[in-house]
Amino acid sequence: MKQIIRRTVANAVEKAFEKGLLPSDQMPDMDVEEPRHKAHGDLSSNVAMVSAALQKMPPRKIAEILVSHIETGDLIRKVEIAGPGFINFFLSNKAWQPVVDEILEQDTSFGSSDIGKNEKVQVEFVSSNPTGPLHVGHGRGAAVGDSVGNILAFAGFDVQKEYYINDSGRQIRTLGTSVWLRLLQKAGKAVDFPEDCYQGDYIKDIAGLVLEKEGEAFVHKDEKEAVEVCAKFAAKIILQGIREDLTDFGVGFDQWFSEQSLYDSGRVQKVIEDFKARAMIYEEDGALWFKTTDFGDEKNRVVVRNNGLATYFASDIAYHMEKFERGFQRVIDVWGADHHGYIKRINAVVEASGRKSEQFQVILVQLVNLLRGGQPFQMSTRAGEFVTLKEIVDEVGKDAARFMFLSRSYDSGLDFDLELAKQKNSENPVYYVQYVHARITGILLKAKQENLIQEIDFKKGRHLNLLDAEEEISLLKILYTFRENVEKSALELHPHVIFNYLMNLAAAFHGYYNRHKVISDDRDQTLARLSLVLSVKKVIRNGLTLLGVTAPERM
RNA sequence: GCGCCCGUAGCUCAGCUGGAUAGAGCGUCGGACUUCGAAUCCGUAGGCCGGGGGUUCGAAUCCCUCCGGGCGCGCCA
Repeated sequence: MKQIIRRTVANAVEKAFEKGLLPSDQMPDMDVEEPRHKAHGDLSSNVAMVSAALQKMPPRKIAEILVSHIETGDLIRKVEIAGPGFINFFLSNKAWQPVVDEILEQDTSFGSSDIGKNEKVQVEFVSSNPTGPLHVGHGRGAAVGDSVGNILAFAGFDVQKEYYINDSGRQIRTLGTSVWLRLLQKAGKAVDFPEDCYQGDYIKDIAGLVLEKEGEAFVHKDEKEAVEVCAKFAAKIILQGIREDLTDFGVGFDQWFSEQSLYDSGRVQKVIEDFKARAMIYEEDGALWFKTTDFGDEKNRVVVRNNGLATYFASDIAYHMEKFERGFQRVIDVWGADHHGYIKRINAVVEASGRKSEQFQVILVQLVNLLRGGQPFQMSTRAGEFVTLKEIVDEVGKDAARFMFLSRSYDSGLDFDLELAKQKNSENPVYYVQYVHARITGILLKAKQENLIQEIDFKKGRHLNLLDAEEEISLLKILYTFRENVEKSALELHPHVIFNYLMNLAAAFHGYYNRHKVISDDRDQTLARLSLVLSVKKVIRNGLTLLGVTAPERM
């Protein structure tokens, strides 16, 4: 509909120019928007205002000329000039009713578009170290990354979701040491367990498994070798657990990428050599430094320490180069907010390798505050007592957890109340939206029992013109905006746009439901309304799917 | 001290590529089920959009500055 208005306006500009009423036939970027107030019509254009400078005329004057060249008719009922020069369009019901057919025909693909033009985009998220289970913060990152990927794909981007496994470096050795020491303790040896080792009980469990597998003799093994065995074993088990937790959370990846593989293939070494040759990497105080300051960083960063060990930055350089070489036109990393200091560093790498900085984007996800019944939940990472993602999913369910994580912009901190997430009423947004889906299913079931359902012929005889109640028109309008909301969500990389949309649609439906009976003695009206609610059901499902939340038939 | 995010109704937050009279949920208070699912709805009240300056026909939105809160600022990850 907005397209039709745009075309109408463009035609008016052209005609007025031909008649010599306007000095220019140019049309700057204009908005066609739904006004806040009903008195301002169904759709409104600011074309007169944005053209004022170009046409060298006051906005209202331009508006008058344009309006005199716009014909009212079947769709456009009335055109008015208001305020500083808005052109307000009042549309007939006929303008909105066809969306029902569109939805029923396109079904699961309604709302999708091709604005992504098949651009290859990679979304990398979670990428937690395999040294412990995922916790709440990872959950928010997982929900955000997964949904952003879904939304981009729906908007026509060629998306790949990737998990980067930090399976190399010091923390893996620490993991090995932690398991080894616990193992010795289990075998009855009195050894100290240092504070900088991983404290969680899961380490003890893994130590038990190693002991079981390797046998008692393992205790006498050379420490260095033993630690290595423990590290490998533990990382494998933990990673497996991470995969399971993510699967239970509805998150899947197209690729799991190992950091260690970058070393094994010599990739890291090669990248360092290349940048050295280009003087982007230089030696100082026995260490190797990347000149990130050339690209706006505050200081240069160490790539290889003076003890010969590479920093994480080294493999991150290789990794991000590798991503682009795999053909991605855009690379999106989802990080916790505490990593924001890292952005400039990676950006420097991207620019140094000849890519545009816009090709690399970071989604910074702010922290999660866990509450129970309004009271802050104390967590001590030091003691290894953190609330895991698994615990959350087990307690409140996957759908409630995901919906809660996506309910707010990731730019803001999030209060996650476990009690609230378990409540089954409108305080808990997930039920509010899912209830729409279940409720409509109930209606359709009843219609089926009354043998009405097979009469919903989606091509003819449904009398969509009977959808003329105020609540029906506003429902139709909201259904119409689904696609543009998906597009906005994709362009801004903000899943909560979809969340807001669904809440909106749900509210409109519940209001409608409480005021109008779908099934009545009026057969024609019943059929029209059945196809309307069926459309709502499909759009709710499509939206929830983007967020990774199921749309239940019954609750 | 520097950097990133945030500051909008009592609470939690939308709205931010500038548009007309400021939005929702919860909480207050008052109503609606012999009816397709009350996990719902309807009504009511609540605001110097943190303060100040600037840009403009027009600012919650953009710029500057100050205040307040969160998170970072290692040859750690």
